[in-house]
Amino acid sequence: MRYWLFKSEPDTWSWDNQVAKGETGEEWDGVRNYQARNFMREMSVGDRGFFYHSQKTREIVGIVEVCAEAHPDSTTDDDRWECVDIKAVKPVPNPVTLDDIKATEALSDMVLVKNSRLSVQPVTEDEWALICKMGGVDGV
DNA sequence: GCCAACGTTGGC
DNA sequence: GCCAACGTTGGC
Repeated sequence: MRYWLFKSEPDTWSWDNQVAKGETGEEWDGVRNYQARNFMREMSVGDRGFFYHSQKTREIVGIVEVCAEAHPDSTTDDDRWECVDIKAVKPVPNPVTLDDIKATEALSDMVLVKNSRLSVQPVTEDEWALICKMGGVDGV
């Protein structure tokens, strides 16, 4: 099992939107970046990820699970772009903010800090465990 | 709302 | 194949 981070502007697609989709989940479409696409190709069903709100609030608000492996992005005819489906698993009771992450030495190498523009990112097992602890959520 | 950082595009 | 120009993203 691997861990990831999915970034979204809440004005476009928020955690609440994701929760509303329930067990069915939703395509993580609209990604037009090769690095992000390549990470999605590496994902397996059952992999977990953080759901991060960019821009205004800048915090990890929930945990999601990959429920379909990479497939063509239905929002474009361009066959270069693929996406996975993800479903909401549970909210993070104490959302972990970007400031919190930056203030934590053990998280200073996170992609979120180093390359804030990448919309789909890998998260290490250690980072996953620590952020879950900070957020007051059982990540298992 | 501004601006820096980054990725992509297209001309050469 | 290089590099300048451009568009987009996201933190501040």
